[in-house]
Amino acid sequence: MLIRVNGRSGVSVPYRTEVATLAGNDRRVRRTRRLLQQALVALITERGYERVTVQEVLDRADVGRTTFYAHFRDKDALFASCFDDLRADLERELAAMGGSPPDDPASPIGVIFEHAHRNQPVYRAVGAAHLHDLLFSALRDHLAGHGARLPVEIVAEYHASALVGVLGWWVRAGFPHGPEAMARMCREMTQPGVMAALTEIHAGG
Amino acid sequence: MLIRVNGRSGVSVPYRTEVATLAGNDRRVRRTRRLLQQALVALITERGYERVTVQEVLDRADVGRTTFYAHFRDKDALFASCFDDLRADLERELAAMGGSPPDDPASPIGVIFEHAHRNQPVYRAVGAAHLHDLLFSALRDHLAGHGARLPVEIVAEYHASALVGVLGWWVRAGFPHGPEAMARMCREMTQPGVMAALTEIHAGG
DNA sequence: AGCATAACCGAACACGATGTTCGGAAGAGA
DNA sequence: TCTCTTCCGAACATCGTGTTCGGTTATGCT
Repeated sequence: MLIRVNGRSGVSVPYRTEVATLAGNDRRVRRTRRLLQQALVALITERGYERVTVQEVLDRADVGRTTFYAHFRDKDALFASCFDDLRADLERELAAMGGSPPDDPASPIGVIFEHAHRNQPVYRAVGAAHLHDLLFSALRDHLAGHGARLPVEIVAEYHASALVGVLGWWVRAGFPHGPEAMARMCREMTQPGVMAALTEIHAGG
Repeated sequence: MLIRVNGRSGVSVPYRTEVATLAGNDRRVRRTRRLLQQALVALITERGYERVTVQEVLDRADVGRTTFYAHFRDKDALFASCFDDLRADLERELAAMGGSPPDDPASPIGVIFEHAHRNQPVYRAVGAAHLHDLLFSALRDHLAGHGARLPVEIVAEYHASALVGVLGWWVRAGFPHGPEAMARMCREMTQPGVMAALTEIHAGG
């Protein structure tokens, strides 16, 4: 299994990505990191994360073994670094979206699908598990303000998992619908459930 | 990333559990299998699947190395055999439940939570990923009969992932609510979403 | 109870992957 | 140009895996 860097199965560590402080302004450093990340992503989409060996990443990236371990503690750390960029991107876009109207708790969905569509290869590799935490906390914070009839954690868990699942299906199926259509359909399923979980004072919308 | 023997990340094999035909009526065979399964489940809950080594399972179960490989191809196979029993159980109970009324497509939920509650240690170990396929196909078949406004696959994926996610949360949180309460809350969230996804001809209920 | 046999055992092995160490080469920035 | 950081390959120790072997025990059957 994956491994679960920050996932749902046990060991959950904040987990800094790089091992030492190699000057990030040196062109060689940037080059090495980029090559390694690209190689890992490519190999994951071919064989799946578990089947990829460090040596294969090295060969594909044409980077020395010693160099790899100078940059990353192990394969997990490299993988996390790939995801870090993605995560930062998505968080920025979600934040930039600003507060959505309180009677539309489902509006971040569109941003998420757009982002996934724009970063297809990485999403393909990333697997669904990592997205969960991000969506979960986003949703929970989003719902926290509203008086809730059901525990907020459960509602957030329900729809975060649902979105991650559909997102994974979408990626695996090769993006059969456009991101707008996917977002619309998910909104149609999310909204009634969320509304039902909140108190009726907002339900009139 | 979790692991995923039959999960969402890539390698998905039907995957027969035992390697050779060791007579299942021999007491020694049953004993060995049981000891190995129990040891694995216990160790997974302690360290997580990835961190468990075959040698540790051997020591815990007090079973010889050679014997292990006479029974199971590798650690994954042993794990799958644990899950097989669970899966068979759940499938039997779901089937015994019979067809639920067509305007209540969410009724298997109670059975699932009861089952999880009754098999706490195994569910703790199993991780959410394996349940997904089972729930997905159950839901898809369940919905197939109804005229649907949204693609059935997407609706099934959405709510299957949601249920698996909440189930995992419930297990990780140590079963803070009873299975009936959990089932009721999930039903309240599932029903409106499913209803919204179906054509209005059944919506009146 | 006695026998044939199937299941068990430990020790040893080959293999593959991991992560580290070393001295030296080469590229970067100033 | 000069210095310092980064990169390199080769070799190494370590660990986990899955297999082979000859010998020991337990089981099912008569």
